[in-house]
Amino acid sequence: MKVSMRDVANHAGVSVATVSHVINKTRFVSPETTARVHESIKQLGYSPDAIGRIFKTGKKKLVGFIVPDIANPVWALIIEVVEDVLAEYGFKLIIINTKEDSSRELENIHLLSSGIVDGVIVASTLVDFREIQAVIPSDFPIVLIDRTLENANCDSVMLQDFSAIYDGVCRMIEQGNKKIGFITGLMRLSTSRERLSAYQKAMADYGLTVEPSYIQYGNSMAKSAVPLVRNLLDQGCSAIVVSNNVMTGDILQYLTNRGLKNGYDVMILGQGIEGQSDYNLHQMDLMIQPSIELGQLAGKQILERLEHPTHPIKNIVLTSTLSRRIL
Amino acid sequence: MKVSMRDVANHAGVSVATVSHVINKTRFVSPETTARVHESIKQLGYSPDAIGRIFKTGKKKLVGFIVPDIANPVWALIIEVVEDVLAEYGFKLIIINTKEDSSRELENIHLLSSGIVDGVIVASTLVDFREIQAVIPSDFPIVLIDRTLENANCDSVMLQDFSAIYDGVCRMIEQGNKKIGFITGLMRLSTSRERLSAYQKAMADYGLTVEPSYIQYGNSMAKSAVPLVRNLLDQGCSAIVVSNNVMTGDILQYLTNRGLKNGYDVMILGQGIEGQSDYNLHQMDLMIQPSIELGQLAGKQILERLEHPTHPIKNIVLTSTLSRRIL
DNA sequence: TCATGGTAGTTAATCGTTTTCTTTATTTTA
DNA sequence: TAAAATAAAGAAAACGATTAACTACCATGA
Repeated sequence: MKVSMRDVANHAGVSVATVSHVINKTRFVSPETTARVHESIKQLGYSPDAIGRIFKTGKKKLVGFIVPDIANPVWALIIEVVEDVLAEYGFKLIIINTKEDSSRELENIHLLSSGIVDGVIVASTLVDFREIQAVIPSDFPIVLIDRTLENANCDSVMLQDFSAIYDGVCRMIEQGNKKIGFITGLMRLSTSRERLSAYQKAMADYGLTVEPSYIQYGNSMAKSAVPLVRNLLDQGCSAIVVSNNVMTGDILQYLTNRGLKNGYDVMILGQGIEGQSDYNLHQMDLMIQPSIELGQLAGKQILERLEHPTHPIKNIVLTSTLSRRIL
Repeated sequence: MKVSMRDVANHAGVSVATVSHVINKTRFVSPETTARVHESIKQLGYSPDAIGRIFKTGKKKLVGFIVPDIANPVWALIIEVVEDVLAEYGFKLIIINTKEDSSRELENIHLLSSGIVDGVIVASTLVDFREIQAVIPSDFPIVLIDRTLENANCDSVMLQDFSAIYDGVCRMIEQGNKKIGFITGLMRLSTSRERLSAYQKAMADYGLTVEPSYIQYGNSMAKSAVPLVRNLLDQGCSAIVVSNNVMTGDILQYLTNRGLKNGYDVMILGQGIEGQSDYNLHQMDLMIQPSIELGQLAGKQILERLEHPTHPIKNIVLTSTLSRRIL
């Protein structure tokens, strides 16, 4: 059924070694023999078995990317960036979508790390790095992206959202908003917690009280963030901070539908996506993450780690910016 | 460095066979031996090498999904659906993003088909199936999704958009539109051609002429479809058919920015995504593809093909619907 | 006592490549 | 012309797991 190198060798009347060398051009083989081998390859329809090769060489030129939510455009963007970086070096990217499900993440990290890929980039939905460590070989190359974990001792490329959110909230306050609501992301994620604390600090710095009900716990995987906004509006909030891009889009749409104009009836500080103009029409303040650079650095970092397994660990932090509407 | 089954066997003072049987529970091993083996596994930090196993057994429980554009939400949706179907049967999904690039597609199909996965689902950006056939083993399981290819002789799950577009255009005409523009997708794709011909047939059936300039050639990967709409509007088109969802979103946003109200100033027939409400606010006619069912059927089909390699080829066609605004 | 059967484990072949070490044939050199 | 050098290709051992075939041991019953 399946044709192997052995079959080709027999057919061409040479040894498997010669066939291998012809295929990989790894030593001189006379033109006649080469031709004969190629002819046999074509006739038999042979194509080398990647698994056999990987098994022998251990070299895969394959990187895994564990993504929490492929349907979120910001991840789609980062995937593309990472792909481009890897492609430059002849590496391919395998994408795994975890849907923010911890066990799915661990299962897949385990699978990939057990020989399928050379290394992985992980946007983790976990809390503690040791959960990952428990399922991978001790020296397996891994780069965390976007979200930190407790006890992480591996390369990472992170985002610092604190100051962007902080500045944004200050601006809201300075424009007279007192009741400011906050819609969180998944609270187990470092990013969500950082953003919340920026909001809390800004409020505290201006001496404003944060009623517990001002904080609405959401997550980007939920069907809708609308009930959360509605709740905040009902409480009389005049401004709302939204912790991630998916919910931002959801909420803006809700406001439009309800006939509320952002910036007049209510003020929203949300999260935008680099290079995307969808939100232009709302003329609003947005926190913009340097996603492109994030992806580029993560791609470069995993390659560097593969190249130099023993180099010291590198932790990179990028800073998000507040893009301001002129009003 | 890397610890293999052999090391575990030595450490535990048993044979590799016994270790294998302990790990896979593939036959009875005495409790004491089992314990000793487990102890050694823990002490040495052993974890079985997936490649070694795959190499030997040939069983991977891995399916590849070649997607043209991961940033397009409709593909993200389909990916999730396919994942769910496969997960039910213990299969995992590896996603490859081709960005509508033919050579990327072929490279990756070749890679995956050469032993990495059991089979692939492909939303191809190619024209002729023989291009694929040239890079895969003759009996490699493959399911085409969404887009047909010439000379395709493999399973497929396709969409029939013709009638939805046709009906939509007829409706536009019946409402008095005479100059109707059409913005195409990538013309090498079967889907784009089908949609264009539906438009042309509707126009012809009503005796309306289609100026060549009414047809603007776009593609979902382009930065923007705005110049194309602008061109059509400048020509005095009162209605425009948009061939895919990405451009539809792009164009609606442009119209909003420009202060044009869809349905009053100009009439757009675009493509929507199942279960997504983004377009509700525009209250417009939309062609809606049964993407969820599409994904489910593709997932089931590849599994069935893996189970029964010799069953006859199956070609499924689903029909898109025209979702109508009440006006 | 010895065939019988069951139990717990070992041996060794195997999957498809790569690659090191040899071998054989041919040419060059002294 | 024999020895040395070179050229071309072959033989065989890995890589890490699975698994069919086999062995050693012990208990049982006639």
